[in-house]
Amino acid sequence: MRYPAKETAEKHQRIVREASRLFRERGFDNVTVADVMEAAGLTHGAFYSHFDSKEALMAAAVEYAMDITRKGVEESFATPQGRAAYLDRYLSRRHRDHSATGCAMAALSGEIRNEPEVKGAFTLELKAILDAMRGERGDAMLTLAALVGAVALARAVADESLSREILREVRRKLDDCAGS
Amino acid sequence: MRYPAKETAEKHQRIVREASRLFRERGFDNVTVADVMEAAGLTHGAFYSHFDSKEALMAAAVEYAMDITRKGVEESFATPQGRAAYLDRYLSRRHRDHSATGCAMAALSGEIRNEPEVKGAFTLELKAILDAMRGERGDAMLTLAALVGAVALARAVADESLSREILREVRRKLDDCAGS
DNA sequence: TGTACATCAGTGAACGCGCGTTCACTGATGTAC
DNA sequence: TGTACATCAGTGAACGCGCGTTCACTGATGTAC
Repeated sequence: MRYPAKETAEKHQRIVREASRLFRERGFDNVTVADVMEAAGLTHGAFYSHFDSKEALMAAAVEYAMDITRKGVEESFATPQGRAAYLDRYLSRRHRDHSATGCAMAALSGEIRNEPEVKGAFTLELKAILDAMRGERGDAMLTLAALVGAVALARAVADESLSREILREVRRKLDDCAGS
Repeated sequence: MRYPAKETAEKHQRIVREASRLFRERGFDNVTVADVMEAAGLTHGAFYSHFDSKEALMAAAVEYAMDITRKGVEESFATPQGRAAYLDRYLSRRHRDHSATGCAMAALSGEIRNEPEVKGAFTLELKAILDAMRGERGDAMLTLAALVGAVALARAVADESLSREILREVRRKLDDCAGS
């Protein structure tokens, strides 16, 4: 049956939100269309009324999650203290242990291979995030690369104390280092 | 039929080598057991004479590839010039464009989630690589995180000039920065 | 050194399952008059 | 404002395909005597 346009738009948003959560948590390939639709409270058949393909959903989910990161960076990087607090949060155990609600770059950049739609969304959002970081461009790039790499390594490691050491040392070095 | 022990060992090595190549190129989930066996010149049924499961192969492939990285780091980081040349190579377009023969951390660290065998192999090898980097431990960790993050981002981006800029700027900042 | 036979890597078909996608159908919505 | 009907989001079954894994079988190897 037909549904009110407002409800449909809300459901669409819910699909994107749940997809971005699940993709960040488990990776693109370990989340099915049915998983996403169930999390959004719908059956899987309705998916193709909202998106052309799973890849289109991946692109929308990446855009959604990176937009959140961009907003956080814009707010935080206005002041040196804000920037420092952002780095603290990014390199925290909390962020490491909750990829579902964390940065999409740390969770998904390694899985974006040759899907043009997803790469396109990623590229646009990454540019916006680099701009939002202000300051010297090389500083922004080193900082971002170190953040993304550190969290990816900290998550991949099975040794808790080594994992914490990576987060702690990279955090410390980013103060000594990137012009803050 | 039965085969000479020497040949069997060679085939085993070939499976691991081809697996590590294919996994780095396409990611764990986009490579099938049959793909690996075909690349090794065998049929897929023989796989279980060599490994208990695909996950066991993933662990062996990670160990194999990271061992190569470790050897490269050991040789290169003996001198400051060697270290600089290693960073040049790691952050090169060539490395970005050939993940199949490149560093397993840049290619796969984002895909190692909750498979204990793979995490275990990754952890052991990462420790050895950090040791091989010598120097102050925080420097080694920042450098490694920045290398892995920069290559992951440069690969995920669809804009060639932005991709090159990331490699170039991170390379430059690592000189200003990590105690060299 | 020669013979008998147990071993086991490799083959190729098959199994069972899960996934992305499609489809016939439903029925309230929203539009045309 | 009221009526007739086209639209389309959602349902749930089904399709087709590919994957990891298993299995009966083969036959040269390597071991026991």
